[in-house]
Amino acid sequence: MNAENQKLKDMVNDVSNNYSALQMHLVTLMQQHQRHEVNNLNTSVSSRSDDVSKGSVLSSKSFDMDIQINEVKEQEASLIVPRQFMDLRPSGIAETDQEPSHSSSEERTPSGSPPNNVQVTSPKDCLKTKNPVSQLDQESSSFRDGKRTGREESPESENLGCNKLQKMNPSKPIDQATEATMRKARVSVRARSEAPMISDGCQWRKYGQKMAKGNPCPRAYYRCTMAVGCPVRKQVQRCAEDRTILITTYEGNHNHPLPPAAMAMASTTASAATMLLSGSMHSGDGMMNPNLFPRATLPCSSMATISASAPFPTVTLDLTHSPNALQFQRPNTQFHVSFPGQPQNSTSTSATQFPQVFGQALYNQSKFSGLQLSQDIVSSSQLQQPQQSTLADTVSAATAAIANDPSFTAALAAAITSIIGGAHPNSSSNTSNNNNNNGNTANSRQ
DNA sequence: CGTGTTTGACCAGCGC
DNA sequence: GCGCTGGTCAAACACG
Repeated sequence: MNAENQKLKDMVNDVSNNYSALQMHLVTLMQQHQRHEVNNLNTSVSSRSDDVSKGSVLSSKSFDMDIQINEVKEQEASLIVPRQFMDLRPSGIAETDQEPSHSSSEERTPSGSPPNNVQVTSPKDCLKTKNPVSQLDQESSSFRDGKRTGREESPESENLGCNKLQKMNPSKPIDQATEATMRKARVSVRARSEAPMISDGCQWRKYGQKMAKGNPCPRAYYRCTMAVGCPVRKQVQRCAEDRTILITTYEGNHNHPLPPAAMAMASTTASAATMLLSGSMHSGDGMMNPNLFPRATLPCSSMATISASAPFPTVTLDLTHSPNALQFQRPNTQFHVSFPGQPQNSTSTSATQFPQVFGQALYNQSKFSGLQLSQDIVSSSQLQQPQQSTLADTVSAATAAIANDPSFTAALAAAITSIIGGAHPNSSSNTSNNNNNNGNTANSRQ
């Protein structure tokens, strides 16, 4: 990967160098063209000046020519500058407008000698510090921040300019604080299921069980065991009022790669926690971001609530009051989906329904968020061929489609969570507790 | 024997 | 300070 990274950097450097050379050539050509035009104007003016006897007229003509030349230069500059903003190479060409030759020689300098990091403070200087990959790295790493992957995992990076400055900045404590807060944020799912625990693709180890106050059912504590030191934990407890309702509360973000089935939950907790925290910083009461969860007005209004009044800010997705119109029929395919919590399927969602329900829930969730991409995403979820392996593709497609729409991201997260609440009992990665009741049913369905 | 569960003990936070 | 509660630990135990 390092070698490939270096190759890519070299390629980008070559491209940027070629671009600089081309731009220099273009500037030279335009200047030559300019001089040519000025010469023509000079000759015409001089020829016309012969007809004018007064020298003051000649001087005024020359003044007009100077204005024309300046205008041409300005037009030239206006032609060049916008192109520079489209340049992938973040080198400070904007500064090269006045001294193109100087800057191009600078840009051709290989990235062997890193600049003084202390002096790299402004974004402009950051761009000036060359190395086209640095900004791309910056952008990609910040994009990856959502998943918290590999932001600091590139010590081999030679982008000592901006990236290193970022690392030198006191942003790490902020990240740690954010992570600590994210650790506090929780995503709670209420779903009807007779299984002892819903399956979410991860491996869990039970580390405790307590009798909670006011609930005759014990609360079980689970810890993610897919990687050593994974901070993700979850609590499973049955509702005191209705013991068919299973309440699963997730907390934290995984620090390891996840199987496709678990990606959904991971993205859910991360997105929901991010969404929650982004709103909870400014609101201490119950509902936040009413545009995102218009609880009382939309078809899936019973799905999600957000609470910051609890000791930990919590996103609660209540799937036990699913609306009646959850049968999703496409025009050409007689498609029927049982949704978790639906009366005729009040126990659990079968494994083969998993991706279907994902599409269903995503459709509903996006619809209830007033978003338009839902049909495309649902169409991409291979509703007609329910295979669990399509979930990752669906998530990828949906994630890519909604990358620029945070509200839709939240809707996707909630949709995924609603799937997880479906408690499909076929997963072998569950704890051994899940092998008792519905194992036969799960196998036959498989 | 390794892995996971059970369960009582322990600790910290909070309210009175 | 005391008691309650939620969360975690770890030794004992069960199981394949």
